[in-house]
Amino acid sequence: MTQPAPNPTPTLEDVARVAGVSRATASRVINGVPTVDPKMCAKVNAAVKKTGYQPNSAARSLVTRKTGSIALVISGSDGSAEQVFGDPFFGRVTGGVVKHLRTEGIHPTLVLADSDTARLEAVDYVRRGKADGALLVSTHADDTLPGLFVAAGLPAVLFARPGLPTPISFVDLAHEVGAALAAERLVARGCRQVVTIAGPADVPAAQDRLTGFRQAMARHGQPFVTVAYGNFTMESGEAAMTELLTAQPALDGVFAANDLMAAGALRVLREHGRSVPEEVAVIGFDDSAPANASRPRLTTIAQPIEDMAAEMSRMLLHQIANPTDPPNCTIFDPHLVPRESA
Amino acid sequence: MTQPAPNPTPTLEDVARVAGVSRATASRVINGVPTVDPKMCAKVNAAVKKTGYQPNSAARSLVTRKTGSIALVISGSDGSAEQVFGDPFFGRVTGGVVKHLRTEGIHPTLVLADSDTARLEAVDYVRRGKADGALLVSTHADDTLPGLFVAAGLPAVLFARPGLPTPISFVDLAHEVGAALAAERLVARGCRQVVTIAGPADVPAAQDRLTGFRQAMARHGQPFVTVAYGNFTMESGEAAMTELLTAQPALDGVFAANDLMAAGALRVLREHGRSVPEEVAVIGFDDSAPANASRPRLTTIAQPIEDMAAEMSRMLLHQIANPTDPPNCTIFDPHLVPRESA
DNA sequence: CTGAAAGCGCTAACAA
DNA sequence: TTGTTAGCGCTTTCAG
Repeated sequence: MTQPAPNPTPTLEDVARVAGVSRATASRVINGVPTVDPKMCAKVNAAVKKTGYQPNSAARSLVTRKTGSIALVISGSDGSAEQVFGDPFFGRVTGGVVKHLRTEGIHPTLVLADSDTARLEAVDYVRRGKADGALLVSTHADDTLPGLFVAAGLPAVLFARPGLPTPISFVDLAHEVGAALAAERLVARGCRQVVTIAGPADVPAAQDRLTGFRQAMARHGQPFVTVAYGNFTMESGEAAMTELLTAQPALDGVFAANDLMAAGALRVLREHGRSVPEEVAVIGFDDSAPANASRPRLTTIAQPIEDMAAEMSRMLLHQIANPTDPPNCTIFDPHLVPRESA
Repeated sequence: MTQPAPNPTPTLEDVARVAGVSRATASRVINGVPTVDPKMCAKVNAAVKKTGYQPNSAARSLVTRKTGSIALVISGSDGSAEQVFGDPFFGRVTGGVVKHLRTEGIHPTLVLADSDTARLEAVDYVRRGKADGALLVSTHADDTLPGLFVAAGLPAVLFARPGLPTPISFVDLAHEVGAALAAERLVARGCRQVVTIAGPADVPAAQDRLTGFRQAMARHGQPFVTVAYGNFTMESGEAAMTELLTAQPALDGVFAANDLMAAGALRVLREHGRSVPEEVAVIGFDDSAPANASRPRLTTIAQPIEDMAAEMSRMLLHQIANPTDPPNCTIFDPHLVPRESA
């Protein structure tokens, strides 16, 4: 009498047979349904252990219509794919998401949406049921992706307020508050000739920082702040600083919209023989790695990116569980990290 | 006569009905089976467009036993979760993987395995059929994860040779070759008092770089190279450089096992009034962001991480398609990136 | 509290 | 070439 070879990947059927119960009961035990006789429970658990059973998630998803996975979509302009993963910002967002989601036993799938077709595919990805919802991180303001998800009625949460008005949940930072923190620090140090290096005009966050900074300086009696624009790179920070030094040679305080530009400013200041922070105080934004690597180390405004990412994940999970709830948002406060430059 | 409301998410059944064909034919068209009458083809495609049909991937996976997704597993020591995503190395690996996989229409799922239970869960993740295979990136040498995957008979490919001997496919860098490149550059510049800052002794790559460097220097008549150990951080690079300056004050060439330590060395050298590259030549390894941000900018050894990541992905896809093929490996050559420091 | 049976949406023999 | 049919492995009414 030859027995059939044991199935290489046991099914619920196998577990049920080994445990001597029905498939339904086995399923109940495995899914933790409370109304099951402890004895059957034990039998099933033993059978699970013995067989090394792992529920087939495709079969499960097919009936529950849930996958237990979510997409982390990085939406950028064409060809931005390359550098995205080199950016520590995305690293921190990713880290925060991964860290929070794992407590729920779920792992994010990385979807790059750096072209219009890729954006459509990202939507289809969750439409096909490969994920229950999406976490959206945009690199540019006029991103159409949030709109696509809303239109498709798919659960999604944004990191940062949508550039285009869209009824969608999001988390964001109170950028103006951060900028005000910087302004107050500069004023408190006694700076009377303050300038700022702003980010690109089409990035909402950059705008908020500039506006917030100007307003705060105005409150402290310095309504006219010279501004130079950069694009968040160190080189652009160097260029902007050079420009500012020409426009306002007596400057004694600089607020840059991010650390990289602040680092560039530091370098130019040194080349011009201006000591930091003695002659010129410098404040950055983001509290990224360069802030700590520069000399003097940068005083900067930190955003709780990991917390924001965790909250974003939480909101998405909530929305998946309660699809009819209206969108909502959470705004986080930044804080000042005092170091040597101001 | 009331028609039933149109299904919010159309199924293959709906498409078939709209097209006036059988479900099987619809399926064939959608999966590109060649032996289908072009007329039916057209009808089905029209129906797909009209209904906005998207194949349900759970249903599909259930029968094909393939998910069309792969796991990118980051295996580290307990609690290394945090900083992993801040490390540009992982960013580049991730970028390379994502970029290659997307050409196949597949997106990697990020799985963090920073504890023994997390490692087991990572294995279960693909055992449950949530992914067809795994890309493994380890942060430490004695990682048990590769062994777990091999034992489970699951497709997996490693980035970097396994620390523990394991019959598994992997890609790696010819670290010795890179170190030799650095040695030759230093020798060619006329350095006669060369020292090196090595990485941790338990990291195979660090060992290979040290060994390769020593051997190459020996070939060029400098068999005794003073070595100080660091742990790949800038601080440890500073400490090591300080130490070396004491041990061998007349040194005129430094090879550091990574850029961060080289940047630290640069800083200490400047503090000691040694000009780089005039008095001391410095070479780093990795060609990471700090290499370009330091002043002078670092001459360094670059690894084709993205290419390696792409190849790793390719190998995994191959292994998934041909499960019985034996493991194999591909070793990539680094190249020297000449900048200002040497 | 447990089991029998239906069916999630799809692909793949097999027949026609 | 096309249609019919039988599951893939699981959850979930519905009876008992």
